Amino acid sequence: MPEHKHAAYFQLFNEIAILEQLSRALLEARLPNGIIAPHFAVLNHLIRVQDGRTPVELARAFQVAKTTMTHTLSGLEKHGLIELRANPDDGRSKRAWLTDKGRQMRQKAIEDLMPEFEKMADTITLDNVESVLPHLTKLRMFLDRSRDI
Amino acid sequence: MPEHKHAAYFQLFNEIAILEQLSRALLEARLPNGIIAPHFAVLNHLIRVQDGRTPVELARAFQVAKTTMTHTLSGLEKHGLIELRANPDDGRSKRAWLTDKGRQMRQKAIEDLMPEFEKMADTITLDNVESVLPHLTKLRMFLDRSRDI
DNA sequence: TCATATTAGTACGATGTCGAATTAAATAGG
DNA sequence: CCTATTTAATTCGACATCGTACTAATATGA
Repeated sequence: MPEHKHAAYFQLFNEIAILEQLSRALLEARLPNGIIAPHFAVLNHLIRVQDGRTPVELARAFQVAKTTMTHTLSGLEKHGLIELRANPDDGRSKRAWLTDKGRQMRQKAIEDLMPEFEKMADTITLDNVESVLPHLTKLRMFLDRSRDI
Repeated sequence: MPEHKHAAYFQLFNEIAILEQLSRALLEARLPNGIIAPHFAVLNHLIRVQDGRTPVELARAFQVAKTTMTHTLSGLEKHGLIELRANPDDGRSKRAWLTDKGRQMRQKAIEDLMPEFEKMADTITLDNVESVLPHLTKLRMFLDRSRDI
């Protein structure tokens, strides 16, 4: 692969890094005080995949250190958005359960974000998103796999 | 926009957040000890755009707080990868200049990453990257603009 | 020209993330 | 079984990022 072809891959990761920062800022401006993007991401995951996940499962899903997930979950618990209960299947482990307050907070945040998505749709249509997503997902899965090895 | 259509935008930002983490880890594993992704990103920017940028320009380019850029630049300077000199056009300001060591370190890091891009090309081809990039760039520019307002 | 507002950079304190080390529970192998 | 290894979660220390407050220099505009 010649030099100039690497440039495209480079640029891709550069855009991803900046997009991550911008979208995090956009999101956090619409979340209650003290709630940050990782909190919201965990709430979403617990809705999408089902709650009752363990901290290690969540850390893997988001590719963060498990110490980081401990910290994130304790923040969610302190705000009453989740409950951590012992895992009956494994005495070392815990499971995270959404509270009503957690579900409501997430729902409200999503509603507050809808106008942003509407505005965005002029720049990147739903068709665009749907054409881009599979490539990013494949790349994410590839990087995920190659990390484990 | 109905509920299920938001899901695609949601998923897009979710993938971006995870990709950012994975690619940062991939990169930092190939950088010298003490050099982190933001250092590398600044070196790249100084090559691509031209060195002689001011800290504020760099902070805007990466959408980070200017205090963060101060910290990043002082790290780069401490490692001898850039030099900060007074800006003759503005007594409040400085300009960042690449050193030979900085250019060499960046070049080596890029060469060390090439095999990774080669492997990646099976998952996401150059054509894929080139089809995805314009959408991400437009989205980044949109978010960038709407932040300023 | 001079007072006011804005801008560039930094110091500081708070907090998020990470890696290494630790403890307790589960698993594997003899 | 029983010991050695692995795994889940946490504590701790290091450091990156951020917002606020500050200083110095520049720009504005009456």
